[in-house]
Amino acid sequence: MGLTKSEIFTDTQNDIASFAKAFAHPARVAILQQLFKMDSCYCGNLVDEIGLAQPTISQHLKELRNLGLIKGNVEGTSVCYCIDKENWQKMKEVLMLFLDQDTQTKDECC
Amino acid sequence: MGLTKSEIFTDTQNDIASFAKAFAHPARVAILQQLFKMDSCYCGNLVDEIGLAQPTISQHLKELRNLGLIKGNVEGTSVCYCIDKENWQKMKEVLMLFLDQDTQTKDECC
DNA sequence: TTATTTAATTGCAATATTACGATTAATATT
DNA sequence: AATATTAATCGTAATATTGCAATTAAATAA
Repeated sequence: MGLTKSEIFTDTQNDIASFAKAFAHPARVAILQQLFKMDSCYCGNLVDEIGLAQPTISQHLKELRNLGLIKGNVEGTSVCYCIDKENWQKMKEVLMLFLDQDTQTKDECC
Repeated sequence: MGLTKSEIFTDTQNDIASFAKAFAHPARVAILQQLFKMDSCYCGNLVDEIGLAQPTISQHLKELRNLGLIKGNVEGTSVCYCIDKENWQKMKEVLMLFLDQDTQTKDECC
């Protein structure tokens, strides 16, 4: 079918999945790393750095923007992108809690 | 095209994306949470707990197994699944390093 | 006004993912 | 041996994702 039955899962489970989906493609990982590394974070820079076409990068940026992980600032014909630190922190809290489950449990069952 | 150009990305970027993909579906998030919560982690329990068909759960389990995050132990006709703590820890290190990037950088550019 | 530059959008092709019915495989039970 | 139980696999349908050429939109420069 190809359609996730999101209604049978909790909000938290869907949130974790949504955030994880942001990192589930190496291009988006690369984009985020660049945004953390660079001071100048123009869209064109990302196209140059990462070897993908401009529409492809633009599409990935849109997904990250929709999730709230980045924000874009229009400067003339250019757009300067950067990490939305506040939302990044929120996302981190949700994911960390999930990743840290192993510290709160005893030993293996099998 | 629908085909990720993994060859243009670094191993780390591809690793992060692969791990994130494991959590990029609420069913797999739910499975992992159950495995952490339960002592008895039989495949049938997961089918009952999560409202998806047995082949669907089996398929999700396979993906988690291929990534090394869980391991299954055959007990008669049943299979007992549990978290592979060692690999979970390794995965955590990779993802944490990525998520913690915000602590290592200065303020926003825009 | 007419380029030029930069990035978003549209349209489309190809591959990936999700889900499940039907079947199969393997073990246990009668 | 025949049946029951449990989970994997196969096949298939439907939706999602990835990628890019072509185009559009918006602002700047000539």
